Parts: sequence; structure tokens; C-alpha cells
Amino acid sequence: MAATIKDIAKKAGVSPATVSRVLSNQTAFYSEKTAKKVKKAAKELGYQRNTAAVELVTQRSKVIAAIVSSTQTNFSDQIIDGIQQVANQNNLNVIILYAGEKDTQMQRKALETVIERSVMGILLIAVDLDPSNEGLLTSANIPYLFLSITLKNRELPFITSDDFQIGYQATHYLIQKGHSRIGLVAADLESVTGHLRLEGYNQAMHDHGLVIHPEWVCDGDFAYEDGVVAMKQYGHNPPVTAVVASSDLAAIGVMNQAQEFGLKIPDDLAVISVDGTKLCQIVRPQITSVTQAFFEMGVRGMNRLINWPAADEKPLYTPIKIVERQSV
Amino acid sequence: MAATIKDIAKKAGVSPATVSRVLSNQTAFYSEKTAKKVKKAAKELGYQRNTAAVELVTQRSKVIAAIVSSTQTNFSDQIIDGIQQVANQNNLNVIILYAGEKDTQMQRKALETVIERSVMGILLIAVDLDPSNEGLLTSANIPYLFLSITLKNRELPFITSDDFQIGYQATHYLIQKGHSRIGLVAADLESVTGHLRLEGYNQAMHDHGLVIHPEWVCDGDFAYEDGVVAMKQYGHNPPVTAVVASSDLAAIGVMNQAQEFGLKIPDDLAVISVDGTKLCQIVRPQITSVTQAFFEMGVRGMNRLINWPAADEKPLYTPIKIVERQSV
DNA sequence: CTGTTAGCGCGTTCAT
DNA sequence: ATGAACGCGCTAACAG
Repeated sequence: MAATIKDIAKKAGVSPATVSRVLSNQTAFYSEKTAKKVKKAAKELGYQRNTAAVELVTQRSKVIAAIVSSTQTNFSDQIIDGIQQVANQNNLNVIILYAGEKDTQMQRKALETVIERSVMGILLIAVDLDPSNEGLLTSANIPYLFLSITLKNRELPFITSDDFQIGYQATHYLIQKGHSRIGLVAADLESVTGHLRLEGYNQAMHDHGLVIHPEWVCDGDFAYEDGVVAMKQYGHNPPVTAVVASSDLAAIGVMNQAQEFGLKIPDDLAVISVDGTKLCQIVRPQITSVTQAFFEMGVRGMNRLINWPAADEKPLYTPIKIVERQSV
Repeated sequence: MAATIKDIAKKAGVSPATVSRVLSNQTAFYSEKTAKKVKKAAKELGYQRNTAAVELVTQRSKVIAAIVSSTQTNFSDQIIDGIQQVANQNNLNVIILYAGEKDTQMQRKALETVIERSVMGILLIAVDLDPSNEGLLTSANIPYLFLSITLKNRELPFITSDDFQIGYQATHYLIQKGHSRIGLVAADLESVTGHLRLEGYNQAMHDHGLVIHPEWVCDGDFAYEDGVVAMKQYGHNPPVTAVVASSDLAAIGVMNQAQEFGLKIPDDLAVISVDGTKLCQIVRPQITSVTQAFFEMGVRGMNRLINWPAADEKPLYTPIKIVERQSV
């Protein structure tokens, strides 16, 4: 059904090789006249190149795969925008695959899908790769990079924010604002990310000679519900005057539940969130946040993939900044 | 570098054809013994099938492409979840591509990318296809379906909510609650979707003998900002007592601006939104909405693609329902 | 049950 | 500047 270069060749009265050259080899190894004939025939036949054949013979692909965990958070859009921008500039295609939430099966399937297609690079966005799938990724001989996640396995390359600094600066900011009883909410303490943020939090408290009560820190998974649950644990009369929420959604969870308790934000309880997505601006009060440079993560990730192998293989940290709004 | 079936064949002492049969042809046209040998060799060599070669020879693909417009709204996740579920059940792969926002170039590029790969089906999520790209899609000989959008060109198959009903029921609901001066906000009047909703709104007003003031309806593009702008136009002393917002984000925009004006929701102004995503539950007051069955759209879309060509080619409407929360 | 052969559509030598 | 021939990795048809 679909037209091939052979069909075009016949129609234009040239050889398939010439057609191939006109349609892909930019360097002008052919005359203008034949080029015109070929292009005309191609258009008339509605020719669409067969990527499978091209990739089979050239042994490479112009596709970047972005694998995202359908996480509770909502910043992947920004990262993908960054990826797309660079892809467009370099005439690359990006395909996005979902890897589910801590779903080893889906992770594996997504990886296999892109590896079988030998994409030119793999970007893993906030996916906490199951160890059993590591081999698949590392032995595929395809450049890859983790984005927006700090990994247990430090051998794997990643670009993210400095989670220790996130914890530290958020806490420090609250302390500067006069708070001394500070909670940490929904931080996924099992993960490296959560662990580092906790350390930053601890360090900041320590640096200011503040005591820490273990019951001030609540585990969770960045979800809205985790914020609600944490606040319920604090109760009507919370032991803390401020909290660091590990995501914007989690922050909204604590704020809503706090208001449920009749608490005023920020007077009775100050809240600072981590991420700084658009959500912070559309809820009331607007949320003061430690804002991450997600777009930049995408851009840098792509650049690193394109310039593979990079000279500099160290993990790269994108900047964070505190954006003051109304919740502190 | 990568192992091929030839390598496996050599290692296992069989022919490539046999390897191929073991590794893909489920029907047991081979002995258990050789199968075991082959699988062992494959694992040892870290074999990964070359999809390009497979697709080249079989002339078909197990990939469904979902093209999404990076729209202001945020319901595509739900649709994609539905798609993914059906895909998993049928052992299909889903790849997602961004088509930008009314960006003809990116639309074309996304389409070309998936057509060149001759995916088995294309799902277009909320993308308002530029007429210049229609030919590309329709002549590719690949099943396709528009999701969550009503098109000008009724020849193109789609699955969405009944936009007339959305407009009608939202308005009707407000009238039932005692409102007679009702606004319509951010409805993208240029689009068929917006147009139909407006008609539904008009009809509902008409059916109850209510007059319509043209200045009550504000154009827009489903965005948060459109809600803000519309509310600013209404002013401190709005001519309406209730509004239908065309998206959850737009609803939040009007609510925020209304509160800016010192108006209380729902007492001074009632708001009903269209979509009913999770946003409705996390803002305060929670938003009463006309909730669309996005997940179901994804599921039905996939099923229709899988059973292509369907006997029933009529556009299919997924149900809508009004979910009462706190904003009316 | 298994091996041999052919060819999917294309880019790429090597000739001319 | 152009054409003929080859082969990428794999499945399908046909023998055996």
C-alpha cells in the first residue's frame, strides 16, 4: 500500500539509490533537475519514509525516550517541555512512556520497549528503578540519565536538585522567619531523596541550636493525602508552628486539613513546599516554595545525552530558589 | 555489539529460524529441549530483539501512539491511564508525543513521526488538528481516533463528551439552584466544543424563559488566566450570580479573582466547572463540576482502535455527571 | 520438528 | 552525477 523509494524511482525514471540520496543525503550528490523530479514523484505518491527500514540499515535512531513514573507529583510536564525544546532544536523526536508507580513490571516493559527500538537515549524522569531492572538499562549500550531523582546507586548518572540543600534551605528559611518548632511532611524517608532532605532539615535545626522531635517528621510519598494525614497526626493543636512539605500537593493537603481544624495559614501554621509548580500560585493562600528548575533539568539532560559520552560524568545539580508567596 | 538471533543460533547449535520460532512464535513448533537451549543462549548473550527488523518484515507494529496537545487543561493523564490499562491487557505498547498548543508544525512532526513508524493506531487527545495536516492523517492508512474533542470536520471519528449537554446541564443545574443571571467563561467560542457548550447554555436559558446578555459570556481558552480575566470584566459588582467555567483551572481563576473582589463563593457568586479533575477536590471551596469520563474515553478509544474497523463508526459520547461540592 | 531461502525498505559501497 | 549490488536482523514459506 505505502509507496517505497522503488515506486518513486520507477515513476521518476531514476534508480532507488538516487531517490534515497535526494530524500535523505542532504549533501548535494545529485543534480537539481533529478532532485526536483524525485521530490515531485514522492509528493504525488504520498511517500512516507519507513523508519523501521532506515533504522535497521543505519543502526541508529533519532528518538529520545522519556520514561516517566506516573507519580503523585506534577512537575514532569516542565521537564518534558525542556526536553522537547532541545529535541526540536536538534531535530530529534521524543517519545514518552509511562512506567507506573513503583511498578517493576511496567518499568521493565517500558525499558524493553525503548531498548528494543534502540533509541538514541533514555531519560528517566522521577523513576526509582527497581534493582532487578538495572542490568537491562546499563547493558543496553544506550545513553541514559535519571532526572529529578537521587539514586541509591551512585554509579547511575543523574541530574536533579540537591536534596540536602532543599531540606536545609527550606528549614533555614522558616527559622529565619522566627520558627523553631518545625515539621517535615510526606518526605518518603525510605528514598534517598527523602533521606537527604531529612538530613538537611536536621542540619539546619542543629546549626541553629534547635531541638528536633521525631514526631514532627511524618513519612509519606509526596501525595496530597500524605499532607492531610500528617496534619491529622499533628492535630487541632499542632506541636509545630511551621512545616516543610515535600511537594506542592502535600502542602495543599496540610493547608486544607489545617483550615479544617480552624487554623489560619500562615498565622497559626506556616507552610513551605518543595517544587514550586503552578499549583503554588493558584491555591489560596499562595504557597511559598523551594522552587526547582525542572525545565532546566530537561534541557541539561538532553544536552548531556546529545553530547554523549560527556567528559564530565559527575551528577549535576540544578539550582533551587525560595520563592516567597503567602503561606509563611 | 548487540546479539542477534544468528549469534544465538550459533551458540545453541540450531538455525536462526528455530531461534526465531522459539523467541516469538508462541505455537509450539519446536521441542522443549531446543527451546530450553535457545532461551539459555539468548539470556547469556543478553539478547534484545530488534524491533526495527521485526516491524520491517512483519509490516505491523504493536505500538499505539497517543498524541496530546500540551493544553492548558490537565485531564490527559486520566485519558492516558485508560489507554494504558487496555494496552497492558492486550500486550500493546503506548508511546506519547506532544503536539504543542495549536502548533501546526509540531502537529505535523508528531504525526509524521508516528506514521513513519507505522504504528498500529493513533489516538489524538484534545488536539485540534490543523486542516493542512488532515491529509497526512487520513491517507496514512492507520486507524486513528480523536479523544476529548469535537471536530469541525465530522468525517473524522472521535469520542468525547456531548458538549451541548455539558453546556445545557451545567446551566440547568445553576437555574435549578435559583440562579437566573448566569455567565459562561473561557469557553473558546471559536472551537466546536465551545460553540456547542454555548448552544447548550443558550438552550437551557431559553427553556426556562431566561434572557441572555451577550456580555455574560466571555471567550477564552480553558486557561486559568481566562477565568481571572473574565472575572475582572465582570468587576466588583458582577452582573451574574453564577458562572459556568469551561475548565477546572478557569473556575479557579474566577474564584480567586472573585475573592480578590471580596466576593464570597458560593454566596455572592456560584461557580460550576467543566472537567472534574482532582483539582476540584483540593481547592477551597471545592468546586462543583460537570465531570467528564476521561478514563473511559481512553478505554473506549483503545477498544475501538483494537477492533478496527469498527462496525459502528458514529461518534461516541461518554457520560457526564454533575458532582456537587461546595462552590454552588 | 527443523534448516534453507527469500525478501521486507532502505542506505551505502563500488563502479561507471 | 547516477546505477547495481549488498546487507542490516528478522520472519515466513517451503522443503525435508
